[in-house]
Amino acid sequence: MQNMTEYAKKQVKDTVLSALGKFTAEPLPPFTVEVPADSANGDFSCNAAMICAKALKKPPREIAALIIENAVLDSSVFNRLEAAGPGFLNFYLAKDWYSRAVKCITEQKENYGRINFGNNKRVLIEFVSANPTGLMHIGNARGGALGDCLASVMEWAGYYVEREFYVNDAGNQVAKLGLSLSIRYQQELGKTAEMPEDSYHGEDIIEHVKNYITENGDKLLSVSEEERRETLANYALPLNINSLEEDLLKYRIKYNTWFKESTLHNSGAVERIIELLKEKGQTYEQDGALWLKSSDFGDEKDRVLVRSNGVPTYLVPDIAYHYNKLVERNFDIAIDILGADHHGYIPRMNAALQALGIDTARLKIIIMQMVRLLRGGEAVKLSKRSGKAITLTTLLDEVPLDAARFFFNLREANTHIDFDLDLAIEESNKNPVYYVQYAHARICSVIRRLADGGESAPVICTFPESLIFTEKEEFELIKKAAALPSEINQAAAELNPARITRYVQELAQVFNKFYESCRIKGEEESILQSRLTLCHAVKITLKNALEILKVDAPEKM
RNA sequence: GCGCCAAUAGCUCAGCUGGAUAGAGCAACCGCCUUCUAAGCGGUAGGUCACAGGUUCGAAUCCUGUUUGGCGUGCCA
Repeated sequence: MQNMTEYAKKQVKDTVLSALGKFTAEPLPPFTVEVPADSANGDFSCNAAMICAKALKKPPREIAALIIENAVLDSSVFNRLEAAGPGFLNFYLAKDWYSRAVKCITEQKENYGRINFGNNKRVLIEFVSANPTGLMHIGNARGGALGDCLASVMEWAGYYVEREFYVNDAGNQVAKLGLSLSIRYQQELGKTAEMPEDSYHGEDIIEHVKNYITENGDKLLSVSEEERRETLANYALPLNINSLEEDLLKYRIKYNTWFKESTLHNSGAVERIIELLKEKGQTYEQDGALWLKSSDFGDEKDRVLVRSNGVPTYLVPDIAYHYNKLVERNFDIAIDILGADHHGYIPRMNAALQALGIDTARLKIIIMQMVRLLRGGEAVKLSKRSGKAITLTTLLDEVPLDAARFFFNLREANTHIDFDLDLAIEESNKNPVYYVQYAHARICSVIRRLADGGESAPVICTFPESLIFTEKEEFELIKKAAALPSEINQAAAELNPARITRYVQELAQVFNKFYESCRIKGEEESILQSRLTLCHAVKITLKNALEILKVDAPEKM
């Protein structure tokens, strides 16, 4: 049995269904099985009696009594069943379940937590995708932590996952980059030129220009403006893309693919998608522009595909890109992680997919709320134009990597984050990540000192079938450790890696409580072995969960 | 104006898709190291779940309206 939590839940369901089946043939509404917050309310709890009240035309407590009367617990993992409160059915685990749960973890080792919920479906997760026209900011740091951890969660949940960075190396942004570089180039060489308001004012632009001049001199002064912009943009772009890649690697993010927008233009994919939409009758011309009938598919209005000047809008390569993901590369699911300022994009893209006859359920867009950067309590504007944004590299220089990754996955995507850099540096030692890592180091220390053979010997689970657990803290700890596969399942279903961050803290907490109240050293052999084996199981669980988050699990602290 | 997201302890957030006495972490206060890591544990205090209605056995959770905040609302991306 891979997942003792689900195993127990299934037994609850089966028990209830077969008990109910003895006195009704009615189809029953779906009911749920939960782990109550307070274990005084049982180890597993079922709301069937309350849910079925209406269908069976009986009060919940009466139904509960009937179920209990007819329930057969022999040969199940439970030894007790009670009705409580408004009609809950509370199931209590027999001790055997706990030993089996521990054994289940120690047998699966580094694979404990892997499930096949995803059925090997192919998932492409696109995240960060920062413009290669400048440096990454704090929002990208959040998107990176979120996307990368979500990808891990999906992998553990049994999906085939690829990580992808979409490189906007074409279009307006790049033109603006060329313009900014050209002006800085001329300024650097003593010419007077004004930077327009909407160009890139960051230091990195000046750096590029200086480097270019050092390497290639002033020969671009004598070429056309157009050629100067193009040459400089072609010089800076690959450098920027490289540094994006390096910075993200430092952040422990490795992509399968760096997908360049320019390939969609060069291959004719952009043209083809326009033709395809035309063929399907989803476009029309007006005011000299080509429009997509997106309002037919729930968008608030129609969108321009090709401007009256003949240049396609960003929407066309984006549609072509998603067509590439879902049709040409045939991923079952594409996940995009976007900042909240792009939320208006969702109905647009969904409309485009419908126009192409693609099931919109295959595109899942996660909207990530903004990170507000604070300094001394004051909000700092995130602006590439001013060049004053805190970059990802600055962040990583100041805040330990584990702390940063953990911090950004502490909260769900849909919450605003205030990020106070000064406070983050000062408080990185108080980051909950250390609480979790400390618990892991503590377990390792216990194991080192108590396992047979001294320092480096592995724990030997001598007789896993005869493990003895007697204390409340042991039971709580085992239940929590046994919940990892279910947590991963939930996290994947909700596309919510923050669930794992939360879980790992809870597990560390329950372990610390166990550690305080249950001694190991000096106990009689059967207890000592049982608790040591439990420690071993918790170590595996913590390490695996931290691996999903790509946070270190140190042996010593 | 319209649309999306939110509002829960002093602060930052959970609340398992409608369940049992609304929970954590910081911050504050009080205790616990002769014994496996005190980066830990126990305890105290802190709440009109923004407001008003509605739905039902039962609402922080679902519906409607109001207020407040963030973000959108380009032939920018």
